[in-house]
Amino acid sequence: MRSRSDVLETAVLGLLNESPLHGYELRKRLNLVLGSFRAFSYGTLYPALKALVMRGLIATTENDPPTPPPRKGKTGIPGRTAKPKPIGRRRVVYELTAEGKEHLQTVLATAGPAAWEDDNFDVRFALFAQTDAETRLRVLEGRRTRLTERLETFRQAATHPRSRLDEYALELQRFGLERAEREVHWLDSLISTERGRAAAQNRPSQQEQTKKERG
Amino acid sequence: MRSRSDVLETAVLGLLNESPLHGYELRKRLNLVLGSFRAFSYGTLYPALKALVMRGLIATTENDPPTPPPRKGKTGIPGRTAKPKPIGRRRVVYELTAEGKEHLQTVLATAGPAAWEDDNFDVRFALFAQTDAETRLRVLEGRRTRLTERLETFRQAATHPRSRLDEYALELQRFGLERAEREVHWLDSLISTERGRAAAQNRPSQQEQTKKERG
DNA sequence: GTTAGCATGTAAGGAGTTACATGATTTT
DNA sequence: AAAATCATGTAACTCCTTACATGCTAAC
Repeated sequence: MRSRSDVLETAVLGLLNESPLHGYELRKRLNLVLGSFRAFSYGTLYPALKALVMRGLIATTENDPPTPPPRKGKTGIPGRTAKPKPIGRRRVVYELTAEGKEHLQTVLATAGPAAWEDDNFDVRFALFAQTDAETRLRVLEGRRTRLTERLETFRQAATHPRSRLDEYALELQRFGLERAEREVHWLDSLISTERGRAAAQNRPSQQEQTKKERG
Repeated sequence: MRSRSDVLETAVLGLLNESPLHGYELRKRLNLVLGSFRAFSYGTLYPALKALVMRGLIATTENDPPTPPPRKGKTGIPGRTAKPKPIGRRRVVYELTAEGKEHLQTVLATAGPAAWEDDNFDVRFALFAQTDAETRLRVLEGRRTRLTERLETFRQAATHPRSRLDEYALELQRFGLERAEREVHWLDSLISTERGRAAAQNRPSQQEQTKKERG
């Protein structure tokens, strides 16, 4: 039983499933994809990669040709250079093993609290392109339920004020509530989009099919 | 030099400055005031209180009369009860020391990155009622600058896409940007409110003052 | 009388950061 | 020649959570 917060693990496996990468590049992609929500340092990433290798989910491919990039200008004096081309410095490229792919599929197929709690939702969403439509829908709905529950709790705390909050604390609260409400709206629109897709997929009946054939 | 993330410390001092409290109650208030942004467990709070006591910033007032609450019904058979009223269980009440008050004032008077970075901003804002107007304004402005900087970086990453993001990763990014933009708007309205107040305070000229005297 | 909530604490450990250490390559 | 950026890693430390341990008090 893994600890519920495998954010980094899932993110790494997800990105490596798109294409093999070395650590440095992986980190940049990670922090781009997870965006403003989360950022990891090398001190976190490298040990995590090590652990994944030890668990057999990813493997290293040492020193691939480090892409002698299509240079402009003097592309590298041809002939007589002495050194036997020591081009490219050490780079450890990681890719998924078969086991890793399998594990990732299992993770991406689960639609439980582990998928929609605060910590994990962002990563799971970022990897939706690799997730099947039904799971996407269930994760979105789970997240929505979770958020509305929380909104309910907070609204009750606001109407039943067991201890008065001052002006600024209240404003902070109000802003937090509004933010959560916006996320619910966002989820609503995503959910309806997904439902539309699911419907279109389940009903590629006469018309659709003939259209496709003609197109 | 304290580590930059004294969120809990600041929050505790701020709440205790409003009124002395015992740990259990303190935690509830903490998680109410910091709202959806942050929540602390007892395993965090109690050791932190211990540390603050050791640093001389707060002091314990053992076993104050534990508020025999105004009961309905049989309020407690009067006369002949044997036990010498062992009412009220152990409760450790904390309050600020003079040193603690001083320290809090110093903290609340600083308007640097430590006040407006993600981690700290919420707490500092929640304690704005105890912060002077000028500092409030500078903290809000600092936060605003910080956020717009970040927005700039992200927008550039979006227009200069060094690596294509798929549909869902893009949508996540878009949502994150929108959220940050909303926070900027929120800050704008807060800033203009604060400026209004500062102006009103700097110019409590004839009319204002006579009003006050009459009120 | 037993469940739920009040109340205080400790121990172990997870998750991540910062700072350090090292060095190659590219750009200015 | 210097500065920036690429690239990989480790060690120490911080912050916080979970799970445990304990016991009171109120309500049903």
